Amino acid sequence: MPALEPKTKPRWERRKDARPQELLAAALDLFVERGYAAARLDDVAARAGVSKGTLYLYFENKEELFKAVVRENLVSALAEAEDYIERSTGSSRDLLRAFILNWWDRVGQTKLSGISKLMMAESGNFPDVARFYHEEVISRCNALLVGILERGIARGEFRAVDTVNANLVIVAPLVMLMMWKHAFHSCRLEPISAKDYLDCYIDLLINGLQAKVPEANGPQALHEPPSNHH
Amino acid sequence: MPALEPKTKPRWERRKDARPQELLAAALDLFVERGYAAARLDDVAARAGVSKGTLYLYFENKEELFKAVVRENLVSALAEAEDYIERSTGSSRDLLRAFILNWWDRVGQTKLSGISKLMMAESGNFPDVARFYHEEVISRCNALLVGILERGIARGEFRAVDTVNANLVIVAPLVMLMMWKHAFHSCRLEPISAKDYLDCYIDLLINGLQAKVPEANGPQALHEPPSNHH
DNA sequence: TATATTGCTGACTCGCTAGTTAGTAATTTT
DNA sequence: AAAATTACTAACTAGCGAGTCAGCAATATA
Repeated sequence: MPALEPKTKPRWERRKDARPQELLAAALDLFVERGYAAARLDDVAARAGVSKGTLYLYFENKEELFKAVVRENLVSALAEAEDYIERSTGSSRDLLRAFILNWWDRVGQTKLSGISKLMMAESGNFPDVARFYHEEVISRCNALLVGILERGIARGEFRAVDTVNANLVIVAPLVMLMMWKHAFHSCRLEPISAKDYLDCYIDLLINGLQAKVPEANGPQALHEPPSNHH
Repeated sequence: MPALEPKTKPRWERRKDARPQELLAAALDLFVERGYAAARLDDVAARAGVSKGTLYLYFENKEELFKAVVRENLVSALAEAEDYIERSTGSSRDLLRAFILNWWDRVGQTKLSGISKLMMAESGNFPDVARFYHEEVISRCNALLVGILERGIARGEFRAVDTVNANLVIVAPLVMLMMWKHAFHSCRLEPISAKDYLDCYIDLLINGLQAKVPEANGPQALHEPPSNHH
């Protein structure tokens, strides 16, 4: 009978340093699974292996917990992307493709894609959270892409499209793919293949942006396999 | 004192025939404003000028009310679109453009666009509603667009793209525009101009789909000489 | 006018969840 | 070993919203 063992495990441990990260991970899971409003903090705490009271020791309330999740994951990824683009030197076409594929690898493919869906869905009911997310994520992401487009147009690689609207049109299929990963799961007979979808998307996009008719063209290297899909 | 007037208005009237439509209109409003889970049936009833009890005389529960809203609005619009496309005879490019603009007029521009957002957002939490919506709206809408693409490819007007994925890529900017109308309202400095957005989108799209030369062949090669800036 | 019918009301139950707090048990200090 | 500290728990509250139902008042019928 293990109950009588003298050196029995304590019912809980003090782990002040590890709690925040564990709570953030659990919160990300539950926000993505259920949405902002429907995610229960009891469940978040349980998944992190603590009680709800403990959660409130580390985070002021639901909203602050959510903001912390966004900062921990999306904002940091965005900062890296900003760096990468600043340092890039190749053709704008390659840069655009790399940005898309990289964003898919780092965000779309992961749980984080659920955050986009969540925000799109619930921004109306939580204006404070919406404002935060718009400033910290959406604006910065848009600025990034507009920058790439302007660069391409300035270099004569892209047609002179309306960059602000083109930006929105271009991110749309990416964001939608992220959202589809989390919606109508049980309905589709076979799930969307992210690889095929992105190939098709990039193909259409590059063709649509192409400045005039490029000269000769080698054999169709339609998609050099950028090695995502893990 | 009007209170003493003998022929005073009754506190309420019996209007059995008009109630369902009025409740459906109110329900559409509130589902769009708040989302599925957050829309309160008390509010729906109040907006329709009745009490919640009355709502339950006409609709079994929240889910059936929502389904009725979808049938009343989206399913009927879709049936008309199916008709229109079946009867069309012009070029596929014009047909595609007409479909997009018409869908925007009939759905995107109206409150109905809120339903797309709502379903995308909450399908995970309400699998029965999701299944219904997927069968009645999404599948049919996809079939429509795939039909147009196949028609264009068969006639040599479009490049031979992967129709299933191209379909998804192509609706994405439309759906996203519908969703943006309802998200991050208070955040954008100036709201997106639907006209400019759609112009930009159709322009990119038609360019992307264009069959390059009379002899139809695959898409352009993606790599190009690195130093050809203008 | 009197009686029957029924569309409608509003107060109720029940279950659920963000946030609170008094107290407890793990750890550290003496 | 005893005392002091504090990370953590569990049971609480307050409030909300879907769904119910006994009764009432508007209309139809006689």
